Amino acid sequence: MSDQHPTTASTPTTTPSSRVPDKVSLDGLEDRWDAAWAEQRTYAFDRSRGRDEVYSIDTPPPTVSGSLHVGHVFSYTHTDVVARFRRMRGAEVFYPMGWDDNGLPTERRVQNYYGVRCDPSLPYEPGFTPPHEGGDGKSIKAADQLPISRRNFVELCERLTVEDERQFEALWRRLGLSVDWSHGYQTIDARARAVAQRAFLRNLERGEAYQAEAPGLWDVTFQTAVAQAELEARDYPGHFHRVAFHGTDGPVHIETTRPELIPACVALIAHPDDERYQHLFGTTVRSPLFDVEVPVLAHTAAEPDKGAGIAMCCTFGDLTDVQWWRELQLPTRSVVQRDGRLLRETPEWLTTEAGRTRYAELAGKTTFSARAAVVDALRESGDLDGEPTPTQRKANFFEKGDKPLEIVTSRQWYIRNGGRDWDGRDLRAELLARGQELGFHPDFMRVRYENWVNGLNGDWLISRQRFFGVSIPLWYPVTVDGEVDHDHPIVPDEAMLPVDPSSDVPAGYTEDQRGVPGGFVGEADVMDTWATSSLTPQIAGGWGWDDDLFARVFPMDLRPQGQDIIRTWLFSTVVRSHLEHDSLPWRHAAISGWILDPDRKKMSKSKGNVVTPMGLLEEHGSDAVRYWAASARLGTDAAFEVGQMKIGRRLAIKVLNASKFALGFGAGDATTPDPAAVTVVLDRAMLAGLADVVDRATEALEAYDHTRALELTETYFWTFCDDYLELVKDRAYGSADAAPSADTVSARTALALALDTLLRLLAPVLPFATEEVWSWWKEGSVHRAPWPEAAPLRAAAGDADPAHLAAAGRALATLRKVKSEAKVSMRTEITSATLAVPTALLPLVEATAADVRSAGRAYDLRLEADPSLDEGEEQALQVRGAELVPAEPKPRR
RNA sequence: GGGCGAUUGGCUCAGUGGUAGAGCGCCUCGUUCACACCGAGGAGGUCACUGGUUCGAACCCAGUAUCGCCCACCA
Repeated sequence: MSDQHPTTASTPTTTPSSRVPDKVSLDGLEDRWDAAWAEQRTYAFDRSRGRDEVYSIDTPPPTVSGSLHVGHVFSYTHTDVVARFRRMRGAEVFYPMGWDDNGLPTERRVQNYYGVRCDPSLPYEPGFTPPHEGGDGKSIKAADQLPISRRNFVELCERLTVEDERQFEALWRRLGLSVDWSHGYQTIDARARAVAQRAFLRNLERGEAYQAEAPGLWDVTFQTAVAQAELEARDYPGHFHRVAFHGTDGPVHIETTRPELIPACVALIAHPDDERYQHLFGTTVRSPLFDVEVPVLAHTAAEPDKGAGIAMCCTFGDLTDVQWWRELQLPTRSVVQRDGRLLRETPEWLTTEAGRTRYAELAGKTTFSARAAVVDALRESGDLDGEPTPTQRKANFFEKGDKPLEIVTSRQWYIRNGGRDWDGRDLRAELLARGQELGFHPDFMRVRYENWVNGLNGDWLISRQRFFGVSIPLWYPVTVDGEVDHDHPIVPDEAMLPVDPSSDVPAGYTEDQRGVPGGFVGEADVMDTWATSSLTPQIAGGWGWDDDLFARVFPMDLRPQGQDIIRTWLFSTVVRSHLEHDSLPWRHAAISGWILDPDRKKMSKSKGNVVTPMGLLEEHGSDAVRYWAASARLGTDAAFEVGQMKIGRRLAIKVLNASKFALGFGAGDATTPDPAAVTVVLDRAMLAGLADVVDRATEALEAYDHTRALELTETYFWTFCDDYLELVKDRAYGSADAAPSADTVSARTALALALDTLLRLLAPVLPFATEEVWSWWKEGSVHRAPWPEAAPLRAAAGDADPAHLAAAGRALATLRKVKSEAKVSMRTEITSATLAVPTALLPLVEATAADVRSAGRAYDLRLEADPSLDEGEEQALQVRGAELVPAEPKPRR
């Protein structure tokens, strides 16, 4: 091919242009460059840099027991674009990746994969081999699962997650995330456990963590307490039952969806202003079937227009019951146990023979079968007024559970989060102020934070009755009477962390004192997964074990995440940082939107429409998929659209081909292009326009608006290819015989400057294609090259107006249109024609006429101003009297 | 019930006060000496609706409708 660009044919074979391949392709770029970046440590974090030189990112650690989906690829690409931009802008980017392998999903997966379950009462068995390896993913019945110790169970969790994490890393590398893989962490690893325990102990010391025995939301399937943030309200079918309580003056009807709780009834409650019930306040009624005497009370939380206007208050049917129970000092008569079944013993508050007999029939039943039994009994006794009427109600569910939550009383640990009063300190206001301080992108996402904080109705429940998690690092003394003294927890020294209270022994005790009078017991509960996840800036930054690093990266610059976890992850992280460091955990939060199906529904596995990310990357190429992701603004839901990936692929291929073309002129041969060599007005106009693009794209990226930057750059790149390259190619080729003229050198120099700039502008979105081109003619990685600046381009452009390029482009398009309408090839020569130009445009076209004539193959084109064209809205140019070389007769197929 | 966002050509989306834009798709044509994973040209929209402010509204204000999401709602 070298005979097509003679000026480079005579140059030595080591010139950059000779490094351009004959045939370019995107295939294989991902593997090749991923390996090269790893080998050259292109994205390694230089920890000698100070905090003011660092840009640190608190990357969301994906849940490894799940699978990555298209939404992850989407949002992680947004983060990577920011990381690459900041790195090129000169910041030392701290961009670690963690894995969230803590918590229930992993536990469940291990149970099914290995056929085991955790029984914390069992001793550790060294060298344990699980009964199954690589279960088929289907649920194994609890009865068929082998019980093993907590430590064995945790070991299996760790074994399984290592394999998952390997696959996740492979995907991220393929996607081109510029992560420094030497700074990884797992939310269950020893350092993360130590950080989580240390932070908890400090919360405890400052009075921010406390325990309380209280009614709370409880999942009967997982048998664990659940926090407000983990709730999900779902539609749940039920029935209204109109039930008669027995008053002295006749029946009092209430309506309930949960008749099985009648034995737990402690009062009937109506609004104090409700005329219908005035005469009953202060009296008592007797419950149907169980014949328990309960008072009729007034409380403003009762709503006259709901149901019968008078409610049955049970311990506990819902959160309003809890409120009444607390504020009206009602007795506790719980019948629902932690396993979701009714008490097996007949409660002592059922005193009549008939009532006790009725209850015995319900004892041990699930709430569902107890309800059916109660309804039958009510119907039989005549206390059911009419038949139950179906209703759709909302019930609270644990987000991972499938049965409605019950409310049971238990001892739990809490961290203050502003949801409850705290000794005159207004933590809620402090956290709202932090929300104001944080830069949300887009800004309106702050409202979700504020809504959540304002809607909190309790402190953060962090204890969970599970096994695979970070232990609450406490023991309790056992009195000589054998009672566990929860009020005086035994605290480990921070140097001991992490500890497992079920196998480690507190200072001053020996293992044989475990569980015996005068000895100790370990806290059995683990912390909520968010109690660890809320500390990712501290975990990734090395808080407590690498404080030098921590000082260089904290508070971090950016938290990227989804809008769905503002109330959980973002908020809880702000809480921990505020309490521990009296600061925000990061300055900015970049919130990505959802990926939606073409039919505008959120993509979900159940719909069977999930595309595997790796398959997507393999099919379209990583740059193409990144382009699709980067085309969507932060906070905006985006359609899953293969078409957009194809456009991205086309752009990446165009980058390769246009670069190859420009470099083929010898544009890249000069080590340092001399801006002073750019003398032709068209070349200078192109650079002037590019300088504007650099300014505007930079401004957009600084404002976390990557789509705007991409759009600006992409649009200019296509103008560069379609118009500028076409206009200058004859001039850039130069003459085969002579040394390059000044005009030729001008074109080549401008091409070099433009290509250099455009590659750097596109590098954050298309890291593979741009790196490939960069390697043809530059040293080092484009991803470590400085972000382009407008000033050098303006210096080369002088006072040239970008309008020159626009005018020349329009003149060329007008000539093309003539050929298109004449249905001839674009290569057809226009032997004679006049181009009529609006008056204002004439000087611009004249100044670029040589390139226009050349590119349009209209070597004798005459130019004239035509004032009549000035009037039109389009300011259209017109070709008049065109004579074309007759087209060759086309052979019919 | 409260809140947030969206509604622009067939599709996906830009455009935040000054005469409607892009890409895809479509139509017509061309082309293989950067690029068939191609190029050129063209058609196509009363900017959801109703009022208002303004010389002028896709854009600002008020209201309505539809869609999505968050929160509250278990009698």
